[in-house]
Amino acid sequence: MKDWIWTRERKAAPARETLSREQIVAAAMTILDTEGIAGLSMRKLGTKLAAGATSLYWYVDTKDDLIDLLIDEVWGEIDVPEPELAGWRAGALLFGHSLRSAVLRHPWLPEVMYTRPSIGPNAMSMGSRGLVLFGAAGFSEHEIDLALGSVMSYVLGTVSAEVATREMVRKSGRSQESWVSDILEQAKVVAGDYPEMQKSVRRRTSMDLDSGLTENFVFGLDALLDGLESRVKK
Amino acid sequence: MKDWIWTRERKAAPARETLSREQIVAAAMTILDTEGIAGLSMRKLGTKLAAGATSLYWYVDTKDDLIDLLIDEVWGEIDVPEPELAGWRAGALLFGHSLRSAVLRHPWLPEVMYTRPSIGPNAMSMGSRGLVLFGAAGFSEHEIDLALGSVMSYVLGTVSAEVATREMVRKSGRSQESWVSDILEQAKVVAGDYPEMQKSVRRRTSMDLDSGLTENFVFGLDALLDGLESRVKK
DNA sequence: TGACGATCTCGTACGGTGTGCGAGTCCTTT
DNA sequence: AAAGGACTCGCACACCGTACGAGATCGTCA
Repeated sequence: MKDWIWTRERKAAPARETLSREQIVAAAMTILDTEGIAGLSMRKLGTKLAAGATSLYWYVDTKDDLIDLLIDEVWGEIDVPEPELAGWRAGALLFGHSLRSAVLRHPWLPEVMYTRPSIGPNAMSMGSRGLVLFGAAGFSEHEIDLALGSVMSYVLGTVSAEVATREMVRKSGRSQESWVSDILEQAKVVAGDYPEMQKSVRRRTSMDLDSGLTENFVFGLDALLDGLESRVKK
Repeated sequence: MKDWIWTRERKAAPARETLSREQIVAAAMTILDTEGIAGLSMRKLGTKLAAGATSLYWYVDTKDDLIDLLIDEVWGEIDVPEPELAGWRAGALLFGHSLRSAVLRHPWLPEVMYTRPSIGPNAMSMGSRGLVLFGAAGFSEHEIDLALGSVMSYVLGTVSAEVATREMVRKSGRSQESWVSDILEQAKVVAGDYPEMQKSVRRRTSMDLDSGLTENFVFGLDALLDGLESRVKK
């Protein structure tokens, strides 16, 4: 059995000024947030910490392990309200928004999240609090798992798509408007024969990207919560 | 403006027996489906086609462009029923299942899907047919976009998570049961203090992975469609 | 004080990656 | 026969993750 990063601790206090896992994680996080996954290499991270690239391997077995730590760091930013505060429905809404904004702050997450299990301490804490929240809604035990999973999947799916378009704008290095109109022009060429698509595209261009994405998110989340609410056993 | 792959065509009939974009895409697809994204390199793909790696660059500008083609290929496998056949609700359910099973057939998709815009011809066709289907439900024009987007995000989010666990089992090279129990044992160590998590974990282990994942998918999709249905303007 | 072992750093090297470039080969058209 | 387009591909470059082992620095104990 592999020994996981989560259960490996520093043996004793460092003898002298050294690197630390926290330091490495923090530096890697700022690289990821500003340059994306493709911008993170061990050599670059080493340089940023004024250290040799391979020094990092004392604190982390592989780059993938480092990314596991970074992902769990994000889960740690999400807050899941206690059900006593405002009840399940409002709590779930808040949870959804918190999850969304965390991913928007760390847009590299969707690209890596689906390639590894999330079993770090923060993921566990978040999951546990989510179960408590959804448990208060009156679902059966089994439905608690299903409902929480649905909401998380919806939120992560929506925000992944959202982040994808935001990131593509950013990477293009151009203004939102100019990028959108470029893509849409292209889409028009390819989709000339699809009038519904053209109409939808025209609808979208007529509104602000930011507020459109937010509205999209809220609309679906509300609908999903409606559907879940009606499943609570009376 | 970048010239997109979608609008670049072969000028004339090939002079002699040559490679072709279709051939390359097909070979790359089987590599992706069997070995995943990490298994696809231009050199390996070249070898598979009995060609030099750099020969491929005649047909495709970059590896990313090739992946764009592959993604659009997947969108081409999804069928979106006409609303006349069974109405919106049944059609949306069918669409969801079709989307899910396509991703299950091509488990590499979530890892790359969120890094680029889907504006290929098949994506356009799928989107257009989706709009037609949801248009028949009685939504306002604006709500059509929102509702379709929500369903797609939910389905892709759910199936991405699903594929992630399935792939991790596969890559571990061990039996489903042994992998699951390993992960759960680890989770237990990390999450000792979270009784709700432990209970949830125990619930999950007591059931078949396959049917559990399917039930999860259907439960949330049904709830979402319920919520959407109640939003149709009367 | 001196020696030992643990902790930590890092230069070098290996085998991989995507792909730019330019030379070379084939086939059609004039 | 000559020209020119269509296509193939070997070489080279810069970059990647990381295994390995030599070295540096420390606390501890004889």
